[in-house]
Amino acid sequence: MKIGELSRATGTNIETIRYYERIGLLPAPDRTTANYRSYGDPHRARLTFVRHSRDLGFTIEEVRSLLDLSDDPGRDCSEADRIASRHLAQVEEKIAQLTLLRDELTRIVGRCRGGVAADCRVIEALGDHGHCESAH
Amino acid sequence: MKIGELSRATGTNIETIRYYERIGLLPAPDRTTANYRSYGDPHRARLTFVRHSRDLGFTIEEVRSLLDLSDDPGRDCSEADRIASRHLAQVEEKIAQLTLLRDELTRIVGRCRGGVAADCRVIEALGDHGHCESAH
DNA sequence: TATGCACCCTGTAGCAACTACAGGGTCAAG
DNA sequence: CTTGACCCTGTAGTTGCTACAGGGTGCATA
Repeated sequence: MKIGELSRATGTNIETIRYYERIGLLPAPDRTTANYRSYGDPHRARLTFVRHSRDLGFTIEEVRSLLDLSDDPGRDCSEADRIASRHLAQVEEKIAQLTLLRDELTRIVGRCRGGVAADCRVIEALGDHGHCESAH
Repeated sequence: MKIGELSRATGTNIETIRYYERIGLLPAPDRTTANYRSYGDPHRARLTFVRHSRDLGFTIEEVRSLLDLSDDPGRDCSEADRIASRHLAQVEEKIAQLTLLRDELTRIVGRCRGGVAADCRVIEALGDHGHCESAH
């Protein structure tokens, strides 16, 4: 299949597919006589793997490691588990941070009673860290 | 005060302070005879405002708008409230997304029983979107 | 046969928000 | 007089794409 079809099949931007090839995440496919990229099912499977991993928030480098693992069926699976567990911990950390942030923002937004900027509690709160309840 | 002192006083990287000046977020300060930047209290207050806003996740452009508002005490405060409320909504959206992600990752990580990559449930799950419980 | 249109190619530049040099100048202490 | 901490400018790198510019290909239609 041509790049446009692969793009539609995987929900990946054409430019992104070429980008993945350039950085070595996807192998360079065969070309037609017109120099068009020609993909097969293994390419589609690999790209699906990449898209899925990226959707789950893995970095490109993590995806690279996971692909290496899946290319080498004899290798120990614990590395994949380690990568995924570490990523899970990062996501949980990020949720915790954002939750603190949300609470702080809720407090700040709730204080606005309208009026002019000189009396604005939102602007005051932003200028003065002392109002905050948690460190950030 | 010199840039290093301002850096320590606000917890901002020196390069970042110069960057903020370059993009017009902070005004260019006076210079000493040695061409060193020389800051006063208003600079420190402004940078504190910027740092605090950035810590709360506002974009540079949002910070710019908020600074404009605080520079013009007669203006209507509702714009600040609007910016903060919209940002709060984005943070809540992000938390919701990450929570779905966390659940999906938890399911994937939990399936690993060790062994070799060929049998790895983590790698299998990444390659096959069909295992997922929610769209992402 | 011409021509339009959708599709493909390469290569480079842009985005956010910094961060990290390279290659130099300044200044006070020992 | 030299060492070390600090400061300066300007440019390039980071992550993960996305958006052109400027061209070629292939098929259907007038």
